[in-house]
Amino acid sequence: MHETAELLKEHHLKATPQRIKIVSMLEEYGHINIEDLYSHMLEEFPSVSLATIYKNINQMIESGLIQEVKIPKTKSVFELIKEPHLHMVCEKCGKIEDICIGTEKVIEEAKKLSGYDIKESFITLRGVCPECQ
Amino acid sequence: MHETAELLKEHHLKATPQRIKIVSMLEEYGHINIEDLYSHMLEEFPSVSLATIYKNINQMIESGLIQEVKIPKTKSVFELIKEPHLHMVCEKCGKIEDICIGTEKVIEEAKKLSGYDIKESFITLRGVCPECQ
DNA sequence: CTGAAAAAGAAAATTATTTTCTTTTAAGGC
DNA sequence: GCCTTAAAAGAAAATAATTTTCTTTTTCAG
Repeated sequence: MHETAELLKEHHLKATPQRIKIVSMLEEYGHINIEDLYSHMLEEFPSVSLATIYKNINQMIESGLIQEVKIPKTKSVFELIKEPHLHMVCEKCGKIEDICIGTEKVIEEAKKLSGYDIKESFITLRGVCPECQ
Repeated sequence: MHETAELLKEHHLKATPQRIKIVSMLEEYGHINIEDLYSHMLEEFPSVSLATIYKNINQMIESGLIQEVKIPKTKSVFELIKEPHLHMVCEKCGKIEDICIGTEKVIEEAKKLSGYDIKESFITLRGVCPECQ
């Protein structure tokens, strides 16, 4: 069995071909928006419905398999949930990449200044990637 | 003349009562979503159109007066543009606050690891505010 | 105070997302 | 492997969000 199918099962989602394709695309591309997801799905499943995409995306969010990433001035994309990371967005080519770096300093300082008990951080950095420089 | 009106003029926007109210609300609340903006506007301008709200918000974004802030699992809000800052969101009461802290460390490290030439950063921290703890 | 350009408001159009309903399918038990 | 059944897919309609179009009203420079 696909390991992708197992991933779905672990999240109590039936391993339908459409869901396997969605998860495979997330694995392949890392980040993808609804529109691109739909157009790629159409290649393999010519009669797939946009409602199926939305329903599956929402179920995958509810089950903790994926999450929405909101990026300024851009359509939201979705990604598989993994260890905490931040997002690098290239303003030239539009590429989105994940990087893992320590954010304790910022979080600690924010905590000190604001008094908040901080649970999560969402960091997006926009600039120009090495290939576009 | 209102200083709010002058702020609009500086951004080449005519100082209509509706725009003055929008900017005043942004000054008062700091962050506000379209829905709340509209319902407060209705109190003062019973015949205001939602299209007017959207058109003004978009013009204010284009002119560099305000910007959209996208927050995970929440409707977007808008804020007046000011010095760079990050956003604190209370997961209990929903409050959004700005804080200014240094982010050079994170940005420097991200630059080193990714090779990106970083131009902007967008940071949102979610947690529990002092009042809700 | 007047005219031109822009904005407001109303309504329609478009786009995005969700819901409903019927048919099809995945997968556990035999 | 074959049933059964709950869940998913697909189609279409419904709802929500946003934008556009068009006419009337208003701002504001001269």
